[in-house]
Amino acid sequence: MLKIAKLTDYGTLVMTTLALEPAACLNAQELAARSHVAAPTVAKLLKLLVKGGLVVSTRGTHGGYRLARGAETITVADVVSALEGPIAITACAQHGGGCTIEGSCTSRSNWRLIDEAVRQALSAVTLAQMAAPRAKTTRMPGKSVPLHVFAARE
Amino acid sequence: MLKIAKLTDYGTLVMTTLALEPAACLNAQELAARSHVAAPTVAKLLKLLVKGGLVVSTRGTHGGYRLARGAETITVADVVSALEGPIAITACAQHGGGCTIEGSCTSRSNWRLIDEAVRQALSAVTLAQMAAPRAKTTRMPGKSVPLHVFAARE
DNA sequence: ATAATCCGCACCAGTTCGGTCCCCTATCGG
DNA sequence: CCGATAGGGGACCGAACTGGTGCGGATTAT
Ligand code: FES
Ligand code: FES
Repeated sequence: MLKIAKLTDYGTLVMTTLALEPAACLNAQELAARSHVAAPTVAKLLKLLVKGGLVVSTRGTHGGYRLARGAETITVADVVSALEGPIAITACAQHGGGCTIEGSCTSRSNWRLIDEAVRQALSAVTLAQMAAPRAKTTRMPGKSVPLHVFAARE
Repeated sequence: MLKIAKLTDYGTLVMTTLALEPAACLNAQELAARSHVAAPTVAKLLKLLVKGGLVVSTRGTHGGYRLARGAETITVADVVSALEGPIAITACAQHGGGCTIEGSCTSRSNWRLIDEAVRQALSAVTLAQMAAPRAKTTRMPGKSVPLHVFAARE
């Protein structure tokens, strides 16, 4: 289903929760309560996010988590990468993926372009935008071609 | 990993193989040979593609498969939809997805926008473009913002 | 010292994915 | 009319991954 893991969805939720309180040091339980995600899951997510360098942790009593950078400089692509590894929509875009027919695959290079487009789509949205309560749910009428890499075709 | 199933990758490969011979009626074994995909897998894929209305089948001796429409009118989004169901990058973007915190989720509407962007990215590439042997591997220098839905922010 | 809190890893159940197999139906050639 | 060819619809299985839980250890404020 072209799915992003549900964990990642929760992850962004936690991140936006964190983004609403940039200064405070929130512990895992507090974050779980605010984001309405199960506490153990939040803990697991935060560990991964720390490892990914998106949040910084403070240990000990009154410890907790803060965003490593400003919410405007963190994109959902960052969050996804931290939680699910490098963004690669095709399993065998990277070499060594275990695909037995790499040599004869004619469309691998084209897939990589789509890959790039998706990556850009995810990179275009920052945490600050995700945290904004009301999104523009009405789609813009003007058509535009997101896949500019193919714009030069004829 | 934001992954597309490997089956889908194979599917596009088969479709492009089919697109190279628009008139002929190729059977499953022939397609397997040309695309270098395991024969049973190809058969399974073709069944799904037929059900999705992307290819038409001819039964009986000398039967086989043809594209249902011109290669220029079939997008990879069509292929993905046929093989993996509706494109939804977030598991709980659709209601009833089993997410326990739908009510309090603040970012669901924003995810849907990203969803839309990804869908457009996939819709922008046709089979004909995938079949083209040489893709423009050099990224275009000009920057552009694929996620136009967020363009109106301030 | 004690309590609070994060850290790392191991572990489990459920689901999904890739792949294979079998039998039925439809069509063509003789 | 009959048999060979080829697709159609499933069931089926092993492997891998996912979401989720648990526990012992390290770190810090009081
Ligand atoms: S490289 Fe694996 S299918 Fe194209
Ligand atoms: S709706 Fe499930 S996490 Fe947002």
